[in-house]
This record gives sequence, structure tokens and C-alpha cells, in this order.
Amino acid sequence: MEYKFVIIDHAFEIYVGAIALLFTALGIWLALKLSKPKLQTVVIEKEVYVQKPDPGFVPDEIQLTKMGISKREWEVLTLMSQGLSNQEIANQLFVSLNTVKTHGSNLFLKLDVKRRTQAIEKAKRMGMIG
Amino acid sequence: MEYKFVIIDHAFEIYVGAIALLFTALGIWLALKLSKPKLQTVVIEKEVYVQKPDPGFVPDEIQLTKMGISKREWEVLTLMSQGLSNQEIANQLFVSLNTVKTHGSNLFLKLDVKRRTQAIEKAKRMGMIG
DNA sequence: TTATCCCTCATACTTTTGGGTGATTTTACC
DNA sequence: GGTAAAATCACCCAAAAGTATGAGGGATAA
Repeated sequence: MEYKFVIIDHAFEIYVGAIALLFTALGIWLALKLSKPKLQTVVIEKEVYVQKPDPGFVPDEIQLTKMGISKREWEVLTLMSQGLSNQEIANQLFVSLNTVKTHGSNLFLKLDVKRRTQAIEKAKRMGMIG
Repeated sequence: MEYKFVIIDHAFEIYVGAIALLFTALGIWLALKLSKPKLQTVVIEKEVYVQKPDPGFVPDEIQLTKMGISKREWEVLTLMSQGLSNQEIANQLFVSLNTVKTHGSNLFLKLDVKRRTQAIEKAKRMGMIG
């Protein structure tokens, strides 16, 4: 019963309210649709551990010569010690994977080791690589 | 002169239009003000220099804890760095080859590396192993 | 010129390493 | 006593590493 009176009495206000709501919604939709998305940049600092380059490292030529390790083999050894795979070393040196493997095998023979990890360990101890 | 009539004749429509405009504007303002900004993450790599103590070496517990590396994983890592194969590590620790592999995999995940040689290189730089 | 390295690359094969999944058992802590 | 992390192990599969062998070309020295 009372609703009727309310509606009748305030028909105009209700109408205006409806319009207001409708167009507020339209405005929101417009803004969302047309405005460039706001970008908030979140800066995340990722710690990267870098070896402070040893200023005066020189490979022990004596040892290299004594073990009969060639320049190319030394390069392969160095890249191995940096954690590169044979394929990555091949790409780096612009040679084939097989070539790197060959250098590797010769290296292991000369260093008298069985694996690259051993080669790295030994070469470091002997001052061949930094 | 004519404006007057226009205004009078269409007073209601103009009023509604004004309301519409006003609330459209309100909607736009609301959306712009309240919409969540899109997040854009920018990762900045921050270089942290670490020194490598040679003589009396103690593993950097801070780093180990930060990377969530367990005692057993550290042992495996250490033996890896000494050039042992997984099988040799298994013998040394009196566990199965599979166990060593599992520790290895977890290690690589935690250190965010792909190969044992990388793990060794990184762990050394971070002072986890000597 | 021949001999000898070094570097290159290939093929074929074996071993090692690594990834993924899932499960059981210990250990440690609340 | 529950629960969470650590440690253990297995199985399967794929990729990488390593071995063996041969071979061609370039530089260099006897």
C-alpha cells in the first residue's frame, strides 16, 4: 500500500535516480573500456652473484706446457669451468660439438682425469685457470 | 528569443541530459579513481660481489640457509665439486645412486642452474663450498 | 719433403647425468 | 600425537658427456 504512495509521490526523484545510476554505470564502463590501463611498476631486486674478477690472474704457462695442453684445449677447459655445456662451448667457439668433445677427451687424457669436473678441479689447483 | 522557447519546451529533456552527463562524468571519475592498476614487474639484477676465502674455509651458512640447501645436499655438492661422479658420491655416502641423483636435482633447482658444473661454479662464488 | 702437431669433423657406441613422478621412512618440532 | 621437512629409493625416459677410431688440412720444423 505505502509503496504505491512512495512511488507516486517521488516518481520524479526515482526517475532521476535511475538515470543517475544508469549513466554512472555508463561512465564507469566508458572509462574502463577506453582508458589506457594504469601501469604500476614493481621493482624486484634480484641478487646476482658475480665474481670480483681477479685483476692479476695469468694462467700458469709452465704447467700448461708441461702437460702439453694446447691453446684451443685451454679455451675449452676454461669454458667448461664456467659451467658451459659442450654444445654451448661449440657455439661460443664456432666449431662443431664433435670438435669440442675431441678437445675434451684429449684434455682429460693430458690431465689424467675421467670427468670434466675433475679436470676443472685439477686445472684450478694447478693454476691453469682462474 | 528562440532559445527561450527551446529551453521552456524541452526543459525536462535538458534537465535529464544534464543529469546524464553529470553522472557519466562521475562514473568515469570513479572508474579511473578506483580501478586497480595493472601490475608490471620489473626485475632488476643487482650485482653482489662475494669474496672467496681460501685458507681456513667455512661454508657460508647465511647463503646456504637463504637458498634452503640442506646438510645432505651440501655434502653432495661438495663431493661434486671434488670431481666425483654420482656413483662415487653414492659409495662415499653409503646411499644409492638414485638418492644422490635426487639430491642433485633438488640442488640444481635451489641454485637455479642446469648442470653440476654450473652448480659448482655458483656455489664457489657464493662461498658455500671451498 | 717428410714428419709432427694442432685443429677440425664424422660415425658409432657406452656411460653419466638430469628430469619427472611417486613412495616410504626418519627426523625434528610444536 | 600430528605434521612438516629431510632423506631415502625406485622406475622410466631423455639429454649430455665421454670413448674409440679414422680422416683431412694447415702450419712448422727437421
